[in-house]
Amino acid sequence: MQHERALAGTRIEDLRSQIASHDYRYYVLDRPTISDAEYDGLMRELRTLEQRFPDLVTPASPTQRVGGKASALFAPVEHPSPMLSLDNVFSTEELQTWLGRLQRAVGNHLDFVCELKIDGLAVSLIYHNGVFVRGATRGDGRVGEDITANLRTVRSIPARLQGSQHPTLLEVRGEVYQPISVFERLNRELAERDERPFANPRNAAAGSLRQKDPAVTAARGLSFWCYGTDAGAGRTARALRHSEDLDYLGSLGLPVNPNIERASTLEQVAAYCAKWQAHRHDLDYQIDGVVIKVDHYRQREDLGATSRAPRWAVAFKFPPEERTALVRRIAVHTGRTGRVTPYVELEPVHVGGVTVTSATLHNEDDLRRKDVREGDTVIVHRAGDVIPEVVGPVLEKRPPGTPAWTFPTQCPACATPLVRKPGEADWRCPNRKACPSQTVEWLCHFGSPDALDIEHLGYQTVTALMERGLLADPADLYALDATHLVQLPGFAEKSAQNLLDAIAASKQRPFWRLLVGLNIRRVGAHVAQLLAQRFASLEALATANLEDLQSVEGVGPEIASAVHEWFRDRENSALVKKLVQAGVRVADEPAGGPVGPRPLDGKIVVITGTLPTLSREEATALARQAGARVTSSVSNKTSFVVVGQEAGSKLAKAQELDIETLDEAEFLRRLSRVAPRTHE
DNA sequence: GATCCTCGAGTTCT
DNA sequence: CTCGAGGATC
Repeated sequence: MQHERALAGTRIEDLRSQIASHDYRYYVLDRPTISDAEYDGLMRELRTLEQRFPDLVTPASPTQRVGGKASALFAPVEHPSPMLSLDNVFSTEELQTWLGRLQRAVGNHLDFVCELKIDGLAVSLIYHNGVFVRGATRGDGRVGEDITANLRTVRSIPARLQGSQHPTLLEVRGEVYQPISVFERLNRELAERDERPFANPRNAAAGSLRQKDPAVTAARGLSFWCYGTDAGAGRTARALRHSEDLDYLGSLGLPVNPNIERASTLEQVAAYCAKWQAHRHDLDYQIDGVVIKVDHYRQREDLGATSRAPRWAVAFKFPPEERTALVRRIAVHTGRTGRVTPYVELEPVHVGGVTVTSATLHNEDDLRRKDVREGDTVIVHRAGDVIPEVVGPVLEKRPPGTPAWTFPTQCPACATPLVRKPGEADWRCPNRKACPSQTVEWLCHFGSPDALDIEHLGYQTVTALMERGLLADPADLYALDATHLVQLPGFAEKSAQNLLDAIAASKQRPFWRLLVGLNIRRVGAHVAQLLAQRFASLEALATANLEDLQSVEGVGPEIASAVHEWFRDRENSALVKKLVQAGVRVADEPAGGPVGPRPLDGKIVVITGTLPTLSREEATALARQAGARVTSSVSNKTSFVVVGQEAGSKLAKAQELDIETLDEAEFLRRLSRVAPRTHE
């Protein structure tokens, strides 16, 4: 026990000094070197140790204070009652534990108010007879800084309260933040002037509030949500419940967030948390969690507070979207076109709800720019909340003597020396015919939904077939039979038949899909459709000369010569023959039948986010049928953008360019609207 | 020759 | 989603 206590003492000292240095980086330098979650982790460990050994707690421990420290620039202001911080929970289980403890402590039924935890800066506003007279930062919770002049420039903070009856003194608490749309616009402007952009809206808001010149603050487009009259026992005299006070504050013209909800069961609280975790990006401000508060003031008083946090409220923190991870290894992979892509293998890390183990680095230049090395600790996030991306290394954590990573000179799959043409960004494996990696990837691509869409033909099956010598090019697929397939691990009659059916079905796909499957450089879905429209058959395309090819709009010299060369190759010609013999469709049926109404003729449409009933593909097909061109990026030429749930940068772009946006219902209405009606 | 739009290709995890 | 690069356009 004595030994354990000594160990704990050392660790506690260590944690305190780490936390102090991170505080400095975060609050003073505005340049944190660890993620918020890791910081929380350090604090938790410290708190746990201090709970086990209470005699090691000192007043100077970071667990004993509430927030950052006041700076000398602005006059100190003592808060009427301390602005406490909140205890955190990080999962539904912890939330349940917290609720259970409260339930037992109170003994009665509990009502809650659930609010969004805005990622901004907590401030206190004083209204004297309805007039805004003073505003302060939270500071260390007891004493903050007087930033009245700067807060006066925030438009959503009323200078005067509405109505005629006001208490002599009203303290309003809330969060100042910078809307994401404003943040993005300002950062673009900074970038244009080659100035250092803000790391995130929170830092931008913090920096803006600490300006000496209020005119600068005014230009930063800050906004405000109010979340209560007081975080302590204080309250307006007239209300029994927090929710009443929120309504009251709203009636005074103060901005109360519209997404606040009341709840009375764990299920309701958990559902609120889950809902906003999923929809956090639908908002124009950053939130990092949900705050759950006991509604009745009477019950709050019974529960009381510790020195740093009230017992009647808790913050449910979302899993962070940015974490650090250790780079185990940097390696490269050869894709179906021979492009060699570097990627990092990471110690598994949870980011935004999933475990990430690897991330791409795109190419040599990207890797150099970021200067990621094996053994580095890197910051990882999920771009657009989906694709893991390495932001960059944490240089402080790089072990001394770590060498820079050098790009391999040989293909990892076939050992052929790699080449990088001057002026190009990619290293390539030139072993087009015999590189096993290129072949596997090609065969997978052939069966992918972008090409011939062969269900049940995945990476594993392809590899297994290749190992057994049953598959060397796509045409071999059409020679497979059940006796071959049942040799494969995990293949019984049923699954063999499924795959055979899928392969058979792929013979009848539109001609352009076959073109995509052939793996001709620079020929994807779009170009393949252009070519198929013009040349209608594989035969016609194969015999076309460079001029014929270039005469197609959208096909220039590069694409033309890529196609031309592909068909001049002897092995490729042999493959074409094999495919024809196998009975794969190599020409489109002549266009027949009446053309339907084309209400979207000439429109350029972008579809983004998840639509309520249509899949992206269905919506695309419908728009095309109606005569529209469907593209993937928003520009000045875009006619309108169809917006679903979780729409990201494209929606922002549309708003910026002032391009019309529609929801699915409106989109469908326009589809059915027959342009000029000719007869009944 | 520069600029804007698009497209192709590779990508992660469940 | 991100990057690089081809094609159209002025």
